[in-house]
Amino acid sequence: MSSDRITPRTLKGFRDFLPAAMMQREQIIDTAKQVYRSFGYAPIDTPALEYLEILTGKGSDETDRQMYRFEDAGGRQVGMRFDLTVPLARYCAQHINELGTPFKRYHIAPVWRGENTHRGRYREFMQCDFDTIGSQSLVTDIEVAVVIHELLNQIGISDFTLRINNRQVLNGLLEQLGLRDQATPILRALDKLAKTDAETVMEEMTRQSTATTEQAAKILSLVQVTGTNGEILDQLEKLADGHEATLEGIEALRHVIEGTQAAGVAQDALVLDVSIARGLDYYTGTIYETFLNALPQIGSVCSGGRYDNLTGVYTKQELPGVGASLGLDRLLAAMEELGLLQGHRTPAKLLVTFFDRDRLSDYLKICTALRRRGLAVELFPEPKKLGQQLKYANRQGFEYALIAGTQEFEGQRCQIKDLSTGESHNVDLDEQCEQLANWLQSHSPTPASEHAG
RNA sequence: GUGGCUGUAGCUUAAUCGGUAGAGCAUCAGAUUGUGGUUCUGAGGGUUGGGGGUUCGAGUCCCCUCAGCCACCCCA
Repeated sequence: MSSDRITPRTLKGFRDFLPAAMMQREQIIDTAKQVYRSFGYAPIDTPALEYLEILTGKGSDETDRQMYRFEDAGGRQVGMRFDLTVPLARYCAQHINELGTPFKRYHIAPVWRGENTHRGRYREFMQCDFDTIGSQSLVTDIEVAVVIHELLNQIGISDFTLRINNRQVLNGLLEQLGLRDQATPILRALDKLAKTDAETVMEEMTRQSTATTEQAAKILSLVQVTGTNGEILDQLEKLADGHEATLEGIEALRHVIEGTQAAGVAQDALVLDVSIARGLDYYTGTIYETFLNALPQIGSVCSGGRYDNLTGVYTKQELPGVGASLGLDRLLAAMEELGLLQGHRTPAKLLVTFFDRDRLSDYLKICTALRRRGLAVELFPEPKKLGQQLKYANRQGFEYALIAGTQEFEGQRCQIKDLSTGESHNVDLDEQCEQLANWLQSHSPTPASEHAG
């Protein structure tokens, strides 16, 4: 009999979340929502499953290969979304007449990619996208950088670098060298510059594309321009040699950098990096990548860019846009490694102990009154020994425990024990628990205890 | 998907040339029944990720498989 039992397990790259982990996830999601909303982005959602033809051929061959696909019970060829941008494109092509432009939306949802797993890389993971559709104004490019900056700050991360670049600059420089049609292999090689040395990159460039050694060297010299953002722009301008598209890209970068500074982003938090080339093929303007300074090797935790024509494959109407995506799971993996996570297991602030077995109705009444005043409270379900109840309260991460027995009820008060300090406070118990609620609300949450989930 | 490394109770881990698994933490229960996170005692929990093979005998050797990590690739 027992040998017939099924081993409980999850698929490679798919995970369960315990309450302590889920609390962290929800906290970041809530923060993202609040930041996106503060800029006027509105929520949307789309189905997890789409017709296969909607999804294929929109990213790269690689994303097609990684997509989960199957035939549904009705014989339809379907695929699971591998990002939120392609569904957004379909969504806009379908609804833009009802929406109008500029259309600002955020979308927080899981996506699926059947690729090999890694630290911070899963087959089911959550993306927190925000985009502005239908505007070519650089104001929207500026806003994306400001949102990313604000988002990470609100999450509680200050030690990060937001790197930006512009595809027009890269493409323009390649065009000057007559290598425009070699952009993909060259940019792919270039992208490895952060991981390896210039020689290796040059070698790959000449091997994977038609570029000569001289051309490869030129590209690297262009990309390795150093200095402050302003100095880099000035130097690039000279190197552009009057090439129109390149100069346009440089001007765009200048605007974005100046704009973000005007918006209050510290100068050193935004770095112009001509070597970042990544991002999906559909990016055409500004591109963004965000690295945690303490853990750059985990990759970008928030990336995005501008695209000229989101909906081209679905409709004649051209819709430009710009946006970025926070990689929630990668960020959490990084935060866990960096010890930035706290270990609360309960969303409730107060545990009402079931102390006197004859006073259940009083405890229930107190809980209801407090909840009606907006406090999250939990009643311990059994009249166990107080020590055990307090142990539970401590383990779950409650901030306070309410203790009330005959002595307290006779004096029309209760005992509130601060679980982080061990101190007890006597608080009056009126009919509607008004004083108690006020007491709890006026005592700011104690800093999270050290024990991490 | 390709190549490499790893896999012992919930977690961290011990086991000498192959001789049938030990511990710490955690959990649960107690220590003359109103106070936890720092004591003491006890208990549960492992067919050593799973399957097969070699052997008198395998956690230890071989093969397959699953999962994790690293590199490539790609990306959040």
